[in-house]
Amino acid sequence: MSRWEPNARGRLEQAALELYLEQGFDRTTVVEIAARAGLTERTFFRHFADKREVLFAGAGELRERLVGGVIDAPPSVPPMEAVAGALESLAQMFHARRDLVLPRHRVISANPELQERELIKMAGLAQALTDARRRRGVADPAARLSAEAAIAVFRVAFERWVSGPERADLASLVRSSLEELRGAVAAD
Amino acid sequence: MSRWEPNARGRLEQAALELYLEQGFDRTTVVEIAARAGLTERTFFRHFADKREVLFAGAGELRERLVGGVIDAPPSVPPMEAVAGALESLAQMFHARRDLVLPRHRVISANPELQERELIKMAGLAQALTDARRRRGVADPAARLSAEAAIAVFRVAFERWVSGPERADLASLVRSSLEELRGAVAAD
DNA sequence: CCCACCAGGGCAGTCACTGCCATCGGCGTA
DNA sequence: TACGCCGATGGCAGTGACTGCCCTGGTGGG
Repeated sequence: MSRWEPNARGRLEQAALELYLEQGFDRTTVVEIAARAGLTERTFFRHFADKREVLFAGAGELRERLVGGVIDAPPSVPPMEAVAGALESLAQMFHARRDLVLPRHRVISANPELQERELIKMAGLAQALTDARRRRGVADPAARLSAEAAIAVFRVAFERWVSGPERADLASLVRSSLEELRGAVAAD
Repeated sequence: MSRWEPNARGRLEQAALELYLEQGFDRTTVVEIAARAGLTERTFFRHFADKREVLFAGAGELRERLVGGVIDAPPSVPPMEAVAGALESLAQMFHARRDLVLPRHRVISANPELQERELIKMAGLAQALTDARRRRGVADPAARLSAEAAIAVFRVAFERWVSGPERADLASLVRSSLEELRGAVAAD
């Protein structure tokens, strides 16, 4: 039998989400989170850089999935189609974890500091997507711009998904948002 | 003669920018900033919500200019063209204040916390632009998406401007970035 | 001349975050 | 079996951002 309970990191993530939901982000102290996880404040900061980061542990996996979706697409698929496919792959991931994703989104949308962190994570996704598109042979300003546009599409679709009726499908919201963007951006 | 030197707020802004440039953002304390401005820490926090906000005092004016550019455009101008015009108006503003804009950008790009703040300010611009576009009769998901796209265009153009050769013109970089986006986003 | 009104100062307190050192089971190695 | 290193956690003191509360002293209107 080991000296400590396993999965300290996971316990911290769960405790934090619970407390942020119960009391709000800024009425929750790191000491409280650590205590609920059976740990100390010092240990919290060994696992997470700060009090916000504990809500963004899945960001790395998200990025891998997004980049993988673009890189692994067969070469016959046109670039923008590859991006659309990768976004839909993300959509499936979100749908599968809606029990985590939805409360987490409630917490974030209640707090500007958390929104800031969310935005920089999104920017990181856009950067990764830009690199992936470059490796698929897209030239530079276009790679960056379409990556940013893709992330915006996903964000808008996500918000429509969250605030809309229960039976909406995120993947098809992504599709239709992309079409909306194409229409809106075209020279009027 | 008044009890205090005038323009405390402006002095704080200048002192902060100088110190952030000299020592870096996180090696600078609020006490130092206030001291250089001939004030105290307590007064700093009466003018600015936090240590980052002091770099973003111009955000309100930026938003007004952007929104104004869209609202005031004659009705004959197609919506996306009005947005392009508003972005170019911002570009002129940036060019006129390049002596402030460029060092400020150096400070921000050296620090992730400041980048977070910058991103949420950009998101605020996108929100304001969305509202403005709605008032110009653009339907909802399209208004939001084209506003986000427009902000992305401006951001990319700005980075090209900053990192490119001295004689580049921001307004034309905005124009060409918008064209790039149109091409990249179109169904391939 | 008086007073309400600002803009700013002083001060103590909370909390996020860090550096440094201590602890002690597990596990490889002699 | 004994030794000793490693790795996850704890303890603790310190810094600095930010806040609430009260105080001060010119200024301008009545």
